[in-house]
Amino acid sequence: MNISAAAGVAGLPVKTVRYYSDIGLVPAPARSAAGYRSYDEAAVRKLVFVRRAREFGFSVEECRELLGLYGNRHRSSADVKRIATRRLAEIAEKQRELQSLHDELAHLVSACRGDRRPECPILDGLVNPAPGAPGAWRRRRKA
Amino acid sequence: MNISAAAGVAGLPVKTVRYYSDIGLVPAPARSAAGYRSYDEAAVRKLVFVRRAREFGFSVEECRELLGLYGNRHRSSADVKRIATRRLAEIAEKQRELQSLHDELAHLVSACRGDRRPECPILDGLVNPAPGAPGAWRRRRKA
DNA sequence: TATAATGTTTCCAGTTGCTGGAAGGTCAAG
DNA sequence: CTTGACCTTCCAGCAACTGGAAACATTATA
Repeated sequence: MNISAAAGVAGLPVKTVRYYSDIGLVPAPARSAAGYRSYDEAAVRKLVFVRRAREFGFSVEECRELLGLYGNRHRSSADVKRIATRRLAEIAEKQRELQSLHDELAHLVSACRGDRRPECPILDGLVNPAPGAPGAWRRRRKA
Repeated sequence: MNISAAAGVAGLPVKTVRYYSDIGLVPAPARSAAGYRSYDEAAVRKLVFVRRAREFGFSVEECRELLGLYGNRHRSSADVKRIATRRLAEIAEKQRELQSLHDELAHLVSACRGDRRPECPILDGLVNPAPGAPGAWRRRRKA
């Protein structure tokens, strides 16, 4: 299987498949006499695995870790669960953030007449944060 | 006001403040005799504006656009509302994505015993997408 | 007043996860 | 034999910063 066939089956762009072996996320595939990459079923399965894991928002490094567990007969499901649970918490956190963002922005948008006049509660709201608005309390940050 | 004071008030890292004038997002500040950047109230207000807009998820380019409207006496609130409404739709879309991600991952996590044995529905679910799961239908993509 | 600590400047490089493009080799069809 | 679709490598760039080096300025302390 040449790279474009493998990429097609895995649902990834060819460039990305090449990239994944460049960075050693998936093992370097066999090469044909002319130097073409050649993918077998196991290799394609790993590509699918990575695509799915990336869609779930796992970082490439997390994918590397998961892929290591994926191919490990002596893995414990606890190891996997730990990683997935952490990711789940991140997702939940992001959801909360998005929710408060959405609420505040929706409030500003609904307060704006959206006509040809210059008065605009959205701009006002951006420069004068409402109490409790994101960033209204913080004076410094590092991370 | 030196850069660190301005950054402190605006709630931004010093590096970021410098970066914002490097890319021309905020106007180049005045300089002291020794070449130190000097920020007045108006400049700080713009920094706050940008920080808040970034926190709302507006891209730097959108911030540029909003900042142009912010300083424009002849702006129409409709222009602002258009940008903010688009952003609001993006937030809502992201929320939907996160929700389905969360649901599927939570399902996999809850199905995993998380013990010392290798059987793991999470890994299985990553390589064998459930019907209707993200990516189960797509064979190609570009954007 | 000397010196040390902190603040500021510029510039360059690295981050994450790809994506685009150029220059060139390969392969199957017509 | 040529065309066109593949494939290869390498290099550059995207967003939006962040880190660090080298050098100058200001300020605090001894």
